[in-house]
Amino acid sequence: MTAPMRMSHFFLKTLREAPAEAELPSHQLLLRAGLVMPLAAGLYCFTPLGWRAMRRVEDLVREEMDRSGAQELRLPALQPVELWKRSGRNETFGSVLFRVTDRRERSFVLAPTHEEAISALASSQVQSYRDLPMTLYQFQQKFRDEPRPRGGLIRLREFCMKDAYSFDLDWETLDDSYRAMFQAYTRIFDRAHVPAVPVEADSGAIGGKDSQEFIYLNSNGEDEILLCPSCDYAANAEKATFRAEPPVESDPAEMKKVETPEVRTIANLSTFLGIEERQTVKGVFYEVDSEPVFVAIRGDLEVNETKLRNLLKAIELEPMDDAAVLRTGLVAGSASPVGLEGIRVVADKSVKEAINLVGGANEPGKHILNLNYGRDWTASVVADIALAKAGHRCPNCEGQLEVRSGMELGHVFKLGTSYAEALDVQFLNKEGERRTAVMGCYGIGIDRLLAAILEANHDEDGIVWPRVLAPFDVHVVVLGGDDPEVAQALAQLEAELGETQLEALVDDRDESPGPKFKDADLLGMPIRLTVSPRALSQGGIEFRERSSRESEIVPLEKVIERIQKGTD
RNA sequence: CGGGGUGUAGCUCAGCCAGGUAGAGUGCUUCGUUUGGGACGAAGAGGUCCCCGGUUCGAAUCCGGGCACCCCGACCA
Repeated sequence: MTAPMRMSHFFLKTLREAPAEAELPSHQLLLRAGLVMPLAAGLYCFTPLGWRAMRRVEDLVREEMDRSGAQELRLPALQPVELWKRSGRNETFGSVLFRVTDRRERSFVLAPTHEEAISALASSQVQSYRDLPMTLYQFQQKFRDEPRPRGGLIRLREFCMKDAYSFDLDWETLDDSYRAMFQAYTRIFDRAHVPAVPVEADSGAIGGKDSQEFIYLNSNGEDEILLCPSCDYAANAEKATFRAEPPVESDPAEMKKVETPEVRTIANLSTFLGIEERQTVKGVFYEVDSEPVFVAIRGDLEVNETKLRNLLKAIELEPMDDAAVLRTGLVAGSASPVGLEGIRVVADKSVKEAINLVGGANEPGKHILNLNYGRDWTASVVADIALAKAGHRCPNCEGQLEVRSGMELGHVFKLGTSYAEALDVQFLNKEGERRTAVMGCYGIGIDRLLAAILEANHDEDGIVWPRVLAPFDVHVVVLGGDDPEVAQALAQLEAELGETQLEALVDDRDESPGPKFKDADLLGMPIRLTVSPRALSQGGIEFRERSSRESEIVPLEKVIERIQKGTD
C-alpha cells in the first residue's frame, strides 16, 4: 500500500529532444524520459524513476532465481589482488581490471565478476557431499575498464549484474543445475518481453563445457550471431562451426613451382591460375604472446581468432605487423608452410583433407602446385580454426547460415573444476574420498537488460512498459485540477488506489494538457487515467492502455476493477 | 590504441570560413489569458564559448598543445 506519487514533487525532468550523444533508441529514451543521467563515459546516475525501473527488473530476475531454488547472497566488490593471482585471472583479465591500493599500499581490484570470491566462500563452507548441490546468486556492481563504453547502458564500466554460481558433485548433477538456470533465464526474458534466443557461445580459455548466451537479436547489438534458417542451430560467430565446401577431388600429384608474377592475394592467385579459391592454401601470420605463429588455412576461408586463441591458450594474440613479418623472414603474398623453419605452424582442418592445393613458395612471385598435407608439410596442431560466415553450410543440416547482430543479455556456462581447483572447493563423497566441486556460472546484465527492454518495447512516442516492469502501474493525468468536481474525483481515486498494491504517478502539475499527455506517452506506464471535467461529464474518468492506445470512460467506482482486469 | 566527428545557456543548435557588444528555439522564473495532445501574450533570470598557452590593440573565431564526449575499428573471462 503506497500513497500515489505526485509529479509536482517528483524528482524528474523529461526532455523534449534527446541529447545528441544518444543514438540508440534505448539510450535516447533513457535520457528523454529522465531515467538516467550520464556522469562520465560508461557511468550513469539513476534517477528515482530510473531506479524504480531497475528495481522492477531486478525483482523479476530475483523472483525467477528464487523459483529455481537458487539462494541470494552478497559478495564484496572490492577484493584483494591475491585472490586473482590464485585463479590466474590477474594476468588474463589484464587491463580490464580496475585496480586500487589501500593506505598500506596493498593491492585490490574492483571485481569484474565473482568466480574467485564465491569459490573462496564455498571453499570455506563446503565440506561434505551433503552440502551439494547448491546454487548461489547475487546482484552486485561489477567494474570493468572497458576500452570503449558505448550505447548508454549497453556497455558500461560500472554495472549491475545478477551472477549465479552452481556447485555440484559431478558433471551429471551439474547438468541439472544448468538446466534449471537455463529454464529460469527463458522465463525471465519471456516475462520481460525481450525475445532473447539461446545460442552456442565461446567458453574461453578457462576450459569448461557447454556455454550458451541469451542473445536479443537487434541491429544495434555488438555480437555477431550465425543462425540456420532450416534448423535450430544458432551460435556466436566466435564459436560457430560450419561445413566447408568439400575439397576438389583428384589424385595427389607432384609438387611443382610456377612463376606467378605480381600475384599477392588468394583472389589474384585463383584468377591467374584459373582455379577455385578452395584449391589454394594461404598463410596468415600472428604474434601470439610475443611468439610468431604461421596459420595455414584453405584459401576460401578465414581465421577465427577466438578459436585460435583458445587452441593456443593465448593471452595476447594479434596479426603480425609488417616489421615483424620482415624480421621473421616471411614472404607476405607468397607465404607457405612448406619448408618453414623456426616458426610454429598451426593448420585449419580444411587443409589437411584437401588434395593438390596451391600455396606460396616463400619466394616473391612464385607459388607451388600440388601441396599435400603430410607429404609436403605438417603443422604442430591441426584443428577447426575457421570463421563461419553468412552463406556457409549449417553444421547440422543443409541450410545456409545467416548472420545477425545481437545483444548478449545472459550467459550460462558449465565452468567445470578450474576455479574449484585453484581455490580448493572440495568435499568428501559418500566413500570418504576427497573430490573437487564442479561449477557452473550464470550471468545477466541488469542494466543492459533494462536497455534491451526499452529497445523491444517502445514506439515513436516513447516507452511502452510491459506491465510487470513498469516503474508505476498507473499514470493519472489531472486536467482542470481547480474544478471542485475534478478535485473531489481525484481525491477519491487516490484514496482507492491507496487501498491497493497499485503504484500510481499523478500528474498534478500546472501544465496544459499537451505536455501532460506527451509525458504520459513518453514515460509509458501501462495505464493512463485522465481525470477531467470532460470525462466526468461523460460519466467517469478516461481509462487508456499505453500498448493498445484504446480508451474508454469508466465510472469512478469501477476504475480499480478495470485496472486489475488483465494484470499479468 | 588507430580512424572519424563534436565541444557555445538545462536541452537542440546558429555564430567560427572573413577576429571587434555572446545569439535563436525550447526549458526555467514572474504576471495575465488558456485548459483534451508540447497553447498565447508580456517581463525576466541564466554563459569559464571544454582547458592551457601563443599570435593580435582586440580571440568563441586564427595557431600550438591538452582534455572530454560520441561513432567506427582493435580490444572485451
